[in-house]
Amino acid sequence: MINIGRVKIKEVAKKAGVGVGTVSRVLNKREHVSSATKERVIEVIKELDYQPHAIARSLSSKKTNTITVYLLQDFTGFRTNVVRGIQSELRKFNFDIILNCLDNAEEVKTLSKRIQNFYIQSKTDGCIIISLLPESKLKLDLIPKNYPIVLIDSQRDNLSSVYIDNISAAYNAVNYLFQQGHRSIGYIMGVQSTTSGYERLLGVKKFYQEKGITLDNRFISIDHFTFKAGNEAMKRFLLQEDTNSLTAIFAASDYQAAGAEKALKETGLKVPNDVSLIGFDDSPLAEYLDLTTFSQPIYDMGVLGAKIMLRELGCLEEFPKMKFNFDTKVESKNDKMHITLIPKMIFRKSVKKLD
Amino acid sequence: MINIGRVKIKEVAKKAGVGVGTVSRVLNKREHVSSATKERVIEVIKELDYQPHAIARSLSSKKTNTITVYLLQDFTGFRTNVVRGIQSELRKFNFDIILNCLDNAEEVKTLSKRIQNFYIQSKTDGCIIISLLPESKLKLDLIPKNYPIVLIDSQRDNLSSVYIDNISAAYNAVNYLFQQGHRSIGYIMGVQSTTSGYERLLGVKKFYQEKGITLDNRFISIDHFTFKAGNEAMKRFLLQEDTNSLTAIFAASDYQAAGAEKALKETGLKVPNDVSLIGFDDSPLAEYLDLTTFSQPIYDMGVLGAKIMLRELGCLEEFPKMKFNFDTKVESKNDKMHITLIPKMIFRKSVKKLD
DNA sequence: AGATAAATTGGAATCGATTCCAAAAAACAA
DNA sequence: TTGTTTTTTGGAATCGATTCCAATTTATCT
Repeated sequence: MINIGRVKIKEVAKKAGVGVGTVSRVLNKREHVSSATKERVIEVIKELDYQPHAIARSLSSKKTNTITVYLLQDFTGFRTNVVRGIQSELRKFNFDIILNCLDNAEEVKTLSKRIQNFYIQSKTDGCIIISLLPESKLKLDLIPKNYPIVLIDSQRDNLSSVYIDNISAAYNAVNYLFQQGHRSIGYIMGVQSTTSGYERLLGVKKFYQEKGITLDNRFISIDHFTFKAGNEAMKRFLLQEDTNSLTAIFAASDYQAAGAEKALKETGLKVPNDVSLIGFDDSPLAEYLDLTTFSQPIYDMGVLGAKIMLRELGCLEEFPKMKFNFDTKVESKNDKMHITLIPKMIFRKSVKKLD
Repeated sequence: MINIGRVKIKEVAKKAGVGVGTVSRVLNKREHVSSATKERVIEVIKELDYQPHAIARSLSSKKTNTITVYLLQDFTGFRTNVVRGIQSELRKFNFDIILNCLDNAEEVKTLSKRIQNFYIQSKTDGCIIISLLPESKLKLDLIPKNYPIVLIDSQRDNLSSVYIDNISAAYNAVNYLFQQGHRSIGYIMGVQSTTSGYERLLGVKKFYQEKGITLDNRFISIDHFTFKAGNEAMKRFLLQEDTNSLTAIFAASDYQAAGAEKALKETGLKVPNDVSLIGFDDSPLAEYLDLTTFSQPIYDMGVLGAKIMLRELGCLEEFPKMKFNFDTKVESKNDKMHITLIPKMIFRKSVKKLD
């Protein structure tokens, strides 16, 4: 075994002619070191390329400088970019990320226990949970209050969170279609067990309630966010008697929208001339289809989540003021932060204005 | 601060009426513990829900049970699924993953130094690098040989790797188009600085060389793997004089293929009736377009990479025999393993047989 | 039974940092 | 100068496991 690096603090102390305590104080930027000594120590550290042993450091300081990121639901582009955002922010403070993908429902059920175990084993200083389903309950009594938890893409009263306002977004989508003259609209929504699926439908309903119109249930489909689901939903819509009155479709994902578009095309109907279409997510598919859709500040959600975490860990004094391209709402309650972002509509060529 | 868990080994020893050494031996399944004592200790461990302090454990055992995963290039669905595969395998052996996304070229340049630092700081026991570009050099002299490195989706002689045989795949694509009667084929390839970009073009060239035919350079485009690049390339092809002889296109990504399809559609040409089309990746777009393409065993690449890592760490005695849906080639040289997987062609409806 | 070998056990030393305490040095006051 | 306060410093104790060594117990052999 080659011995590369792995200098110890004792050797630094010896070479600099000081005690280990002094080297440690320099390393951790503690006061009570004369500037002459400090300089000398820094010199030796550089000379020997000394880097403190992270494990030993954690053991005595009781800080791991590591955060667990739990990635629930599927691990697609969306959530992936959240992780990159978290990473870029935490890196500035020398924090590492332990990634934990929980792929299936069985694994997700163990989440509370997993968090507790990581706490007990002192593996990380806190955790960020991405896309916790609304029905998943966290047993917070298992986890001490000084182990911070931040939610991204989901919401709970007693935890800090960064959240997408799906309700407003869906509301805006319907509202826009109405403004463009559409009155008979089909809704291809996502499974209600997902936060976004549940809430996007809620936004649609809210609009109808406010307008005092009743929703036509035959033109609502609730299914997965996939291409196939969108395709089948549209085919079902097209079988209805008065289907030709239908002038627009709002889908809860771009994939669903693409599936619908294909079903329309096969019946000889064109977007937007015959039927208008709105998707959700601003995925590459949307660009390909020239689809009007909603973009979410995915990367920034990660950055924000990380900032909240750093604040709860005491690494950030004040929460920094930030500017966004997105409408933002910041609330503070019981020392917990709740940031809500409203997705931005991306206008392309899939919606036609009716006279 | 609530004191949840955090029982120490001393307390377990006391309650079981044994020494700490004995508890440790039970925990680590060491020999020389009578079965009666072992049972009693296990009893107490369960009773107190004792879990060893991971940091303390690492300090004395010099093992972190943690692996760094470096994720280079863009962090899309492809690489993301590799991570899931790694995770699922490492979890079986109680290993955690520290994720390190290196987003830009500047960060990638620091890779060797980063690995070395992680080694010096004893943060992880080894690392897996996903999608290292061919031109990126690793300074292996910075890193001791007992710190294992495994490459996924790239290849170096002196390191273990799991690799996609892009050359064969591209070769097979062209071969298939020839078999279907196509003689004038356009190639929309990826940037040569990427492994896959470079090698897919190599596979194409290999086929022509073997057949003794010269490639028509006017119908080769080398650009990014994006929708836009594919679209522009196709438009360029369509401007050529004898463009109507062109009966097929092979694109190095589904996105490029989609871009090409759109350009064709706008000129009134249809896939596959007027022009045949093959993509690469088997992304959701390919399903939407009914595109013949290549699927890669992404998740399994992660699993394999993790298995190699475990073997190099001494956690696996023999490399397990595995069965795949994919053609596989396994080589061993200087104690390093090289696994090569050949992407599988997914036949859909974008290629027409010519008479 | 007595001698010897083997299995089991307790506990001190160790890993490499941080942190606290007391001692030494420096700064300041009278 | 001497006494007091403040700053700087070295090094022991600590974090919570593993591991090694010596002591003890148990098993095996004449």
